[in-house]
Amino acid sequence: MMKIATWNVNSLRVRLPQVLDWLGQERPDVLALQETKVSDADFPEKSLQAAGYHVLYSGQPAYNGVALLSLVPPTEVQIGLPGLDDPQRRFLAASYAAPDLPGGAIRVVNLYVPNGQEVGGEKYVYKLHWLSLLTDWLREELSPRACPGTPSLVMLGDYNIAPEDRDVHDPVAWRGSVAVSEPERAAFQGLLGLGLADAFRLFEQEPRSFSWWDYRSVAFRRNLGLRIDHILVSRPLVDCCVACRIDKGPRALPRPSDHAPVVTELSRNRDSATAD
DNA sequence: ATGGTGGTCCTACCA
Repeated sequence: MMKIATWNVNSLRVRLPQVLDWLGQERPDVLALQETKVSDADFPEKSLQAAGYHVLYSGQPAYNGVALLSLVPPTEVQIGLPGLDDPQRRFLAASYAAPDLPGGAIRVVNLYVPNGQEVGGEKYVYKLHWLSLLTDWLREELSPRACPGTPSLVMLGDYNIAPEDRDVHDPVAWRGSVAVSEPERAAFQGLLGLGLADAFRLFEQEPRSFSWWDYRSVAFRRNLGLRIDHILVSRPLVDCCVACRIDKGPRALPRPSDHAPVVTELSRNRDSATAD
Protein backbone atom coordinates (compact mmCIF):
# COMPACT_ATOMS: atom_id res chain seq x y z
CA MET A 1 0.00 0.00 0.00
CA MET A 2 1.21 3.46 -0.89
CA LYS A 3 -0.09 6.55 0.87
CA ILE A 4 0.21 9.88 -0.96
CA ALA A 5 -0.91 13.22 0.40
CA THR A 6 -1.08 16.93 -0.38
CA TRP A 7 -1.12 19.86 2.04
CA ASN A 8 -1.00 23.59 1.47
CA VAL A 9 0.78 24.58 4.70
CA ASN A 10 0.78 28.39 4.23
CA SER A 11 4.39 28.80 5.46
CA LEU A 12 6.41 25.67 6.15
CA ARG A 13 8.48 27.40 8.82
CA VAL A 14 5.39 28.30 10.87
CA ARG A 15 3.76 24.91 10.28
CA LEU A 16 6.89 22.73 10.63
CA PRO A 17 5.93 21.30 14.05
CA GLN A 18 2.48 20.39 12.69
CA VAL A 19 3.99 18.83 9.57
CA LEU A 20 6.44 16.76 11.62
CA ASP A 21 3.65 15.59 13.94
CA TRP A 22 1.46 14.70 10.97
CA LEU A 23 4.26 12.79 9.22
CA GLY A 24 4.77 10.82 12.43
CA GLN A 25 1.09 9.96 12.70
CA GLU A 26 0.34 9.23 9.05
CA ARG A 27 3.72 8.12 7.67
CA PRO A 28 2.73 8.95 4.06
CA ASP A 29 5.04 7.57 1.39
CA VAL A 30 4.87 10.94 -0.36
CA LEU A 31 3.71 14.32 0.93
CA ALA A 32 3.37 17.23 -1.50
CA LEU A 33 3.52 20.65 0.15
CA GLN A 34 2.42 24.00 -1.29
CA GLU A 35 2.90 27.58 -0.16
CA THR A 36 6.08 26.72 1.68
CA LYS A 37 6.91 30.44 1.54
CA VAL A 38 10.58 29.74 2.17
CA SER A 39 13.68 30.26 0.05
CA ASP A 40 15.70 27.15 -0.78
CA ALA A 41 18.55 28.36 1.44
CA ASP A 42 16.22 28.41 4.47
CA PHE A 43 14.33 25.18 3.72
CA PRO A 44 14.11 23.10 6.94
CA GLU A 45 15.81 20.14 5.31
CA LYS A 46 17.50 18.60 8.34
CA SER A 47 14.46 18.20 10.58
CA LEU A 48 12.49 16.59 7.73
CA GLN A 49 15.37 14.26 6.92
CA ALA A 50 15.61 13.39 10.61
CA ALA A 51 11.96 12.34 10.37
CA GLY A 52 13.01 9.83 7.70
CA TYR A 53 12.09 11.75 4.55
CA HIS A 54 13.91 12.59 1.36
CA VAL A 55 13.22 16.19 0.40
CA LEU A 56 12.86 18.09 -2.86
CA TYR A 57 11.96 21.75 -2.92
CA SER A 58 11.52 24.72 -5.18
CA GLY A 59 10.97 27.84 -3.15
CA GLN A 60 11.26 31.60 -3.11
CA PRO A 61 11.02 34.21 -0.34
CA ALA A 62 7.57 35.11 1.00
CA TYR A 63 5.37 33.63 -1.73
CA ASN A 64 4.48 30.31 -3.37
CA GLY A 65 6.95 27.42 -3.06
CA VAL A 66 6.44 23.66 -3.44
CA ALA A 67 8.16 20.64 -1.89
CA LEU A 68 8.00 16.84 -2.08
CA LEU A 69 8.79 14.63 0.92
CA SER A 70 9.20 10.91 0.35
CA LEU A 71 10.25 7.73 2.14
CA VAL A 72 12.12 6.50 -0.95
CA PRO A 73 14.51 8.66 -2.97
CA PRO A 74 13.21 10.63 -5.96
CA THR A 75 14.36 10.27 -9.56
CA GLU A 76 13.64 12.24 -12.75
CA VAL A 77 13.13 15.52 -10.91
CA GLN A 78 11.44 18.30 -12.84
CA ILE A 79 11.44 21.80 -11.33
CA GLY A 80 9.05 24.24 -12.92
CA LEU A 81 6.47 23.75 -15.65
CA PRO A 82 8.46 22.89 -18.78
CA GLY A 83 8.25 25.64 -21.36
CA LEU A 84 7.33 28.36 -18.84
CA ASP A 85 10.05 30.71 -17.67
CA ASP A 86 8.41 31.73 -14.39
CA PRO A 87 9.97 33.06 -11.17
CA GLN A 88 6.88 31.82 -9.27
CA ARG A 89 7.64 28.42 -7.78
CA ARG A 90 4.54 26.33 -8.41
CA PHE A 91 5.52 23.04 -10.04
CA LEU A 92 7.63 20.12 -8.89
CA ALA A 93 7.58 16.58 -10.29
CA ALA A 94 9.51 13.43 -9.43
CA SER A 95 9.31 9.67 -9.86
CA TYR A 96 9.42 7.09 -7.09
CA ALA A 97 9.85 3.34 -7.03
CA ALA A 98 6.50 1.68 -6.34
CA PRO A 99 6.83 -2.11 -6.72
CA ASP A 100 3.17 -2.55 -5.79
CA LEU A 101 1.83 -0.32 -8.60
CA PRO A 102 1.51 -0.74 -12.40
CA GLY A 103 4.84 -0.04 -14.07
CA GLY A 104 6.70 -0.40 -10.80
CA ALA A 105 7.05 3.35 -10.40
CA ILE A 106 4.86 6.36 -9.84
CA ARG A 107 5.26 9.87 -11.24
CA VAL A 108 4.14 12.51 -8.73
CA VAL A 109 3.36 16.03 -9.93
CA ASN A 110 2.97 18.66 -7.21
CA LEU A 111 1.06 21.81 -8.18
CA TYR A 112 0.37 25.15 -6.62
CA VAL A 113 -2.03 26.55 -9.21
CA PRO A 114 -2.21 30.37 -9.23
CA ASN A 115 -5.03 31.78 -7.10
CA GLY A 116 -6.23 34.20 -9.75
CA GLN A 117 -7.38 36.80 -7.22
CA GLU A 118 -10.24 38.26 -9.27
CA VAL A 119 -12.07 37.06 -12.38
CA GLY A 120 -10.89 39.02 -15.40
CA GLY A 121 -7.83 40.51 -13.71
CA GLU A 122 -4.21 40.13 -14.67
CA LYS A 123 -3.62 37.31 -12.18
CA TYR A 124 -6.70 35.50 -13.46
CA VAL A 125 -5.35 35.63 -17.00
CA TYR A 126 -2.07 34.23 -15.69
CA LYS A 127 -3.96 31.43 -13.92
CA LEU A 128 -5.78 30.36 -17.10
CA HIS A 129 -2.58 30.60 -19.13
CA TRP A 130 -0.75 28.51 -16.54
CA LEU A 131 -3.51 25.88 -16.62
CA SER A 132 -3.40 25.83 -20.41
CA LEU A 133 0.36 25.18 -20.41
CA LEU A 134 -0.11 22.53 -17.72
CA THR A 135 -2.73 20.80 -19.88
CA ASP A 136 -0.40 20.82 -22.90
CA TRP A 137 2.42 19.40 -20.81
CA LEU A 138 0.23 16.71 -19.24
CA ARG A 139 -1.05 15.56 -22.64
CA GLU A 140 2.53 14.76 -23.64
CA GLU A 141 3.37 13.27 -20.26
CA LEU A 142 0.46 10.80 -20.44
CA SER A 143 1.05 9.73 -24.02
CA PRO A 144 2.95 6.45 -24.14
CA ARG A 145 6.32 7.05 -25.75
CA ALA A 146 9.25 4.69 -25.17
CA CYS A 147 7.41 2.81 -22.40
CA PRO A 148 4.28 0.90 -23.37
CA GLY A 149 1.03 1.92 -21.71
CA THR A 150 -0.14 4.94 -19.78
CA PRO A 151 2.19 5.83 -16.88
CA SER A 152 1.13 5.62 -13.25
CA LEU A 153 0.84 9.31 -12.47
CA VAL A 154 -0.56 11.30 -9.58
CA MET A 155 -1.04 15.04 -10.06
CA LEU A 156 -1.97 16.66 -6.78
CA GLY A 157 -1.90 19.94 -4.96
CA ASP A 158 -3.74 23.19 -4.46
CA TYR A 159 -5.65 23.69 -7.71
CA ASN A 160 -7.49 26.79 -6.46
CA ILE A 161 -10.54 25.43 -8.32
CA ALA A 162 -13.74 24.03 -6.84
CA PRO A 163 -14.78 21.68 -9.66
CA GLU A 164 -18.51 21.45 -8.93
CA ASP A 165 -21.17 23.24 -6.90
CA ARG A 166 -21.09 20.49 -4.29
CA ASP A 167 -17.48 21.55 -3.63
CA VAL A 168 -18.68 25.02 -2.55
CA HIS A 169 -20.40 25.81 0.76
CA ASP A 170 -22.62 28.47 -0.86
CA PRO A 171 -22.68 28.01 -4.65
CA VAL A 172 -25.09 30.91 -5.15
CA ALA A 173 -22.93 33.40 -3.29
CA TRP A 174 -19.80 32.09 -5.04
CA ARG A 175 -21.27 31.92 -8.56
CA GLY A 176 -18.80 33.38 -11.06
CA SER A 177 -16.15 34.06 -8.42
CA VAL A 178 -12.54 33.07 -8.73
CA ALA A 179 -12.05 29.31 -8.04
CA VAL A 180 -15.60 28.68 -9.28
CA SER A 181 -15.82 30.49 -12.62
CA GLU A 182 -16.67 28.49 -15.75
CA PRO A 183 -13.29 28.95 -17.50
CA GLU A 184 -11.49 27.61 -14.42
CA ARG A 185 -13.87 24.67 -14.14
CA ALA A 186 -13.49 24.00 -17.85
CA ALA A 187 -9.71 23.91 -17.40
CA PHE A 188 -10.12 21.39 -14.57
CA GLN A 189 -12.42 19.25 -16.73
CA GLY A 190 -9.81 19.48 -19.47
CA LEU A 191 -7.29 17.82 -17.17
CA LEU A 192 -9.78 15.05 -16.35
CA GLY A 193 -10.46 14.73 -20.07
CA LEU A 194 -6.86 13.70 -20.64
CA GLY A 195 -7.57 10.56 -18.61
CA LEU A 196 -7.27 11.58 -14.97
CA ALA A 197 -9.77 10.85 -12.22
CA ASP A 198 -10.51 12.92 -9.13
CA ALA A 199 -9.57 10.36 -6.46
CA PHE A 200 -11.87 11.94 -3.88
CA ARG A 201 -14.92 11.30 -6.06
CA LEU A 202 -14.10 7.63 -6.56
CA PHE A 203 -15.59 7.09 -3.10
CA GLU A 204 -18.71 8.00 -1.23
CA GLN A 205 -18.04 11.14 0.81
CA GLU A 206 -19.77 13.22 3.41
CA PRO A 207 -21.81 16.07 1.91
CA ARG A 208 -20.17 19.46 2.39
CA SER A 209 -16.63 18.06 2.28
CA PHE A 210 -14.10 20.88 1.91
CA SER A 211 -10.32 21.26 2.02
CA TRP A 212 -10.00 25.03 2.58
CA TRP A 213 -11.72 27.41 4.95
CA ASP A 214 -11.11 31.15 5.12
CA TYR A 215 -9.35 32.32 8.29
CA ARG A 216 -12.01 35.00 8.64
CA SER A 217 -15.52 34.75 10.03
CA VAL A 218 -14.81 31.53 11.96
CA ALA A 219 -15.41 29.78 8.65
CA PHE A 220 -13.94 26.45 9.75
CA ARG A 221 -16.19 26.08 12.79
CA ARG A 222 -19.19 26.84 10.54
CA ASN A 223 -17.80 24.59 7.76
CA LEU A 224 -17.94 27.41 5.21
CA GLY A 225 -15.31 26.09 2.85
CA LEU A 226 -14.31 25.02 -0.63
CA ARG A 227 -12.81 21.79 -1.96
CA ILE A 228 -9.87 23.14 -3.97
CA ASP A 229 -7.09 20.68 -3.05
CA HIS A 230 -7.19 17.64 -5.28
CA ILE A 231 -5.49 14.35 -6.04
CA LEU A 232 -5.89 13.32 -9.67
CA VAL A 233 -4.79 9.86 -10.75
CA SER A 234 -4.09 8.41 -14.18
CA ARG A 235 -6.09 5.49 -15.57
CA PRO A 236 -3.82 2.65 -14.37
CA LEU A 237 -4.09 3.99 -10.81
CA VAL A 238 -7.88 4.30 -10.75
CA ASP A 239 -8.23 0.58 -10.07
CA CYS A 240 -5.49 0.83 -7.42
CA CYS A 241 -7.09 3.67 -5.52
CA VAL A 242 -8.54 2.23 -2.30
CA ALA A 243 -9.24 5.40 -0.32
CA CYS A 244 -9.24 9.18 -0.49
CA ARG A 245 -10.08 11.46 2.41
CA ILE A 246 -9.66 14.96 3.74
CA ASP A 247 -8.00 15.08 7.17
CA LYS A 248 -9.62 17.99 9.00
CA GLY A 249 -7.54 17.33 12.12
CA PRO A 250 -4.71 19.78 11.43
CA ARG A 251 -7.19 22.53 10.47
CA ALA A 252 -8.65 22.33 14.00
CA LEU A 253 -5.28 22.85 15.71
CA PRO A 254 -4.20 26.21 17.13
CA ARG A 255 -2.50 28.41 14.52
CA PRO A 256 -3.47 26.17 11.57
CA SER A 257 -2.96 26.44 7.85
CA ASP A 258 -6.17 27.49 6.11
CA HIS A 259 -6.01 24.18 4.15
CA ALA A 260 -6.41 20.59 5.35
CA PRO A 261 -4.35 17.66 4.04
CA VAL A 262 -5.90 15.35 1.43
CA VAL A 263 -4.74 11.73 1.49
CA THR A 264 -5.07 8.82 -0.91
CA GLU A 265 -4.08 5.18 -0.63
CA LEU A 266 -3.00 3.11 -3.62
CA SER A 267 -2.65 -0.64 -3.81
CA ARG A 268 -2.21 -2.97 -6.78
CA ASN A 269 -5.14 -5.06 -5.69
CA ARG A 270 -8.07 -3.23 -4.12
CA ASP A 271 -9.19 -6.38 -2.27
CA SER A 272 -5.83 -6.96 -0.62
CA ALA A 273 -5.60 -3.41 0.69
CA THR A 274 -7.10 -4.12 4.09
CA ALA A 275 -5.14 -7.34 4.51
CA ASP A 276 -1.89 -5.51 3.76
C1' DA B 1 -22.05 44.56 7.78
C1' DT B 2 -18.50 45.38 1.15
C1' DG B 3 -15.79 43.76 6.68
C1' DG B 4 -13.13 39.94 8.52
C1' DT B 5 -7.65 36.81 9.50
C1' DG B 6 -3.09 35.29 8.69
C1' DG B 7 1.91 35.05 6.54
C1' DT B 8 5.74 37.69 4.94
C1' DC B 9 8.66 41.19 5.99
C1' DC B 10 8.44 46.10 7.80
C1' DT B 11 4.90 48.28 3.71
C1' DA B 12 1.91 46.58 1.17
C1' DC B 13 0.91 42.39 -1.09
C1' DC B 14 -1.05 37.98 -1.40
C1' DA B 15 -4.40 34.56 -0.22
